[in-house]
Amino acid sequence: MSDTFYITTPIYYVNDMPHIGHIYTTVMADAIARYQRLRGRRVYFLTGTDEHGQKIEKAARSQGIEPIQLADRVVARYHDLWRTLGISHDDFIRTTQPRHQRAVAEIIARITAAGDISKGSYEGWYDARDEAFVPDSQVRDGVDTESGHPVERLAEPSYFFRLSAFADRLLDWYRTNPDCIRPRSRYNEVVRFVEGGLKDLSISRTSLTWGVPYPGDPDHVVYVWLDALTNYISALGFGADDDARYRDFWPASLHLVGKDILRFHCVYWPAFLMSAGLPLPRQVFGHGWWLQNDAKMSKSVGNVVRPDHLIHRFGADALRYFVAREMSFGQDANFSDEAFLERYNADLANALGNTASRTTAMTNRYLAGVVPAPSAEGPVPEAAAAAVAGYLEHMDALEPHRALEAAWQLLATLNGFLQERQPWNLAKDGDARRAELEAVLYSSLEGLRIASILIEPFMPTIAAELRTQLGASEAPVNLGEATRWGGLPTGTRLSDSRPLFPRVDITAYLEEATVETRPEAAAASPAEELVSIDQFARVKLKVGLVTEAERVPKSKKLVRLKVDLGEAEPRQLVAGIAERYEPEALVGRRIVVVANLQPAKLMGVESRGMLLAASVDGDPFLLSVDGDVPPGTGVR
RNA sequence: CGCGGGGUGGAGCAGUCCGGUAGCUCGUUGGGCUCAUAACCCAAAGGUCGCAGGUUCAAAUCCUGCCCCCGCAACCA
Repeated sequence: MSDTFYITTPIYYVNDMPHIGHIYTTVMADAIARYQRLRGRRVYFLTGTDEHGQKIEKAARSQGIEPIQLADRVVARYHDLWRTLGISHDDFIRTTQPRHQRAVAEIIARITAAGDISKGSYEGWYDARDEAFVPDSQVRDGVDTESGHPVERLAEPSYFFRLSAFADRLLDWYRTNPDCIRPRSRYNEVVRFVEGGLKDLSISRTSLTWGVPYPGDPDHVVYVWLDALTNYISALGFGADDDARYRDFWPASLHLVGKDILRFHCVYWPAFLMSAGLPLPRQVFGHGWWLQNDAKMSKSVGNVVRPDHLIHRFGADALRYFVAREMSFGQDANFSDEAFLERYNADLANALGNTASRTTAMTNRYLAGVVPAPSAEGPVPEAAAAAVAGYLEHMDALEPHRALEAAWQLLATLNGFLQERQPWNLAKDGDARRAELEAVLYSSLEGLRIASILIEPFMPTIAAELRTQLGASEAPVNLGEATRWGGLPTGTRLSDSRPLFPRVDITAYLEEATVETRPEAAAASPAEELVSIDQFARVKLKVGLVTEAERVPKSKKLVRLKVDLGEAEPRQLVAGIAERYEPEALVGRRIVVVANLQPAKLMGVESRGMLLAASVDGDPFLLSVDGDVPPGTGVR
């Protein structure tokens, strides 16, 4: 096994403030990096930011600053957050750094030399006002759904990477390295995708300027994926005069990514590397997503708690533990404050904190706070060895949630052991059972010390705090040695202990959080843009009588309506209400319609107006009219 | 046949790749303990592992078909 371990997170786009997804990837990468260091590997842990592209350029312009200034601001936020969370990265790459630009130029030179780049033209939807291409998925009826600007079909010159030529080589790579993509379900997904054939990939743009200049062609900048993915080698000094680190650490041991960008890491990136004649990463792991807690519940209860609140209130280690333990690595999971608080109380306050507390309290009271002579009493030494073995197995298999479960088994054994041997009764018997008392407490203290080593990668601060309380303040260097039984130094005095994780009253906390959350929500509304009465008058609202209604074939929620608006012909509208309303029940109803809305086509059916409905979490509730007013009556 | 994820005691989830006593946390009930953060320990109740077939000595796990739920996309004008 290699003695080096190179682990990366994706580089995060500076258009976005950090959120739970970024936190999750980075915390897990950190835990794995810390674990590998404790296993004696030379680790290089990289994270960073992706700073190029149209969105950044545009956002900066709208704020009246340079793109790099915008990037600097967001990068500062990331640095703060990673410091708060105790992230131990060795490097932070920014795609605007010269070392990155150099590496991009070098990899393009190699791919060009290999004959895998050709010049062609890229065709897509172009927004003339923003001077940018808009993704196909974002265009509807000739309009960019995000900006509302009209778009047109346009072609621009572009360099293309011959991705189509790499399908077979990629499939070979997958087949001969079945662990190169994990978990298994994601591996299958990627293989199926590649088996479906690959298209050549546009790797440059002339329509934007905020990017890495394309080598030898000043009209072009390098387009997103080739730019972004190359960060993994540019950070190591690829293409630099001194590339010692690159030679040491490449290929990466693990690219940790969210499942949404798995394809780019498992298809584009290895293809680029193959073309450039560079080694391929050993493994790409696509983890799942944190889903929001059930929207209805959180809104009505007002108990949405953001990660920064949790960090502030419960500490970074508690959040680190929660995300690592709660999510089966690779699966999706729900992020809710209830789940967090339950785990906090059960695992951290009770199982870990309270066990430490009772053990140190007894040592302080019965043994004057001095660590007794070593012994190996009861089931604890065996349980510790089993916990370590299970922990190692699961950590190596990238199952951190199960590794933590194994560690917690040790805590359960400790509690059972204390219950069984009852040191508080041994102490009552004085000298007669002094030796047994000491043996029981030594085993308990030592069991806790070993637990502190196992939690170290996940909760470095608390692990150190716990060891300090046990009188074993030395930081572990090697996990194998540190978890050997008998490492607790005899004769040391325990330091004063305080609860590692004070128990939380969940009900009270949620109420308190509600109070904190609500004023923010209230304060947000006055900031909403006000419209003048004239602006409002431009929207023509009319009463309409539904004369016909039928389901749009094959649609899930579209209904096609004919509505009498007092005009010569009934209007045809399409409305997304079929999930709550049967079309037949709509005929004869009086509804309110926006009469002067631009026509649009939905699933090929033209809609000339919009009916009004209250929207409760996306469910429509039609507005109706109180009385039989004639169709076409104006509404204001 | 759009892409993907999921259906396991009341709730939330492991376990499924590599078949072999169905496990964890929370909750419930009863008992115990009193060192500890109303914590800790023991016991109990509670499961047709979505449905139907198949393979097998043996299926939550493998194969086939189907049903349902959730994301994304399309269809909220």
